[in-house]
Amino acid sequence: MNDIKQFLRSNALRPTKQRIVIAGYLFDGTDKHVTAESLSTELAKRKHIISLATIYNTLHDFYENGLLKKLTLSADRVYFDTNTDDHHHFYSEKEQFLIDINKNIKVNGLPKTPRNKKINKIEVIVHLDK
Amino acid sequence: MNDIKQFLRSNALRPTKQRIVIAGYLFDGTDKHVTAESLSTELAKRKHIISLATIYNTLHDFYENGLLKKLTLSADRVYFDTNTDDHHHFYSEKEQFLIDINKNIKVNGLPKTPRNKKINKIEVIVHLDK
DNA sequence: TATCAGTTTAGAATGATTCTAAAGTGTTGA
DNA sequence: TCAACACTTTAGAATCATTCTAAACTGATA
Repeated sequence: MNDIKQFLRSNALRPTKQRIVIAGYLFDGTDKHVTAESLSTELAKRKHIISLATIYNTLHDFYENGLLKKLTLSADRVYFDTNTDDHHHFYSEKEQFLIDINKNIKVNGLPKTPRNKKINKIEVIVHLDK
Repeated sequence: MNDIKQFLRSNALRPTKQRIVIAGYLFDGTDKHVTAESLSTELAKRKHIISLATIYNTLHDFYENGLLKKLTLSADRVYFDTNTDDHHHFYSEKEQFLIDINKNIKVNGLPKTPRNKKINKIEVIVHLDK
């Protein structure tokens, strides 16, 4: 609890009740993939009712501070990943199936980066099923 | 024109006025990346007013028939790619910058595919900028 | 050329996300 | 401890890409 407060403060985030609850859930040591909706549902199960607007705000605040990764898997919702290490994913849109690939994946044969651009990240999505 | 009709027929698509116009634009020999909106705009410039609903329908019909690839680049719109070969992309969300990587990219070090699943496709997105 | 299944379309509906602006709350300095 | 204020939260409205609906339209077939 106090460590969560410190954790938030050290990321320039004021430790409000809501952020403490959300951080407590997200950063409990196990990797998680959440959407705004799924996070809201999980917190509700734990009797923590937080408005969706705040959930969106908080996910973005955490993301902006590098505490979450944003995943671009399908066009109809945004996923956030508590595993911020460089890693990739298996994904099945149909089954909403999503698991980390933590192994060291190597992408070989990339052409030159376009002039005046810099690579921000390389995302490998292994789509399962059709 | 008649080749377009044949082309559509050979893909089990009835060659309607609208589909002929859209196919004529999309499959003119140059690779294109479009969204429903951008396609609508391009056609309008050419004095072809086609309802957005039809544009969505047609893009999906073409996609379902393997004439287009669907790209999952950002969460706020769907891109379709007329290059249906196995390839990847450089992408800058900020600049809406999108170019093909046709070189033979190799992804090494993938772990075992999850039990009972099959790999549909491997998508590599090289995100530029931050 | 009549018929009918497949298409197109305007407009409504949907659903995730963002915005607004008003009320609430950490934080700071005295 | 407390006043004061910037930062947050929130309900509800707004936005925007996309899908749906149901009525009008049009290729294809005989």
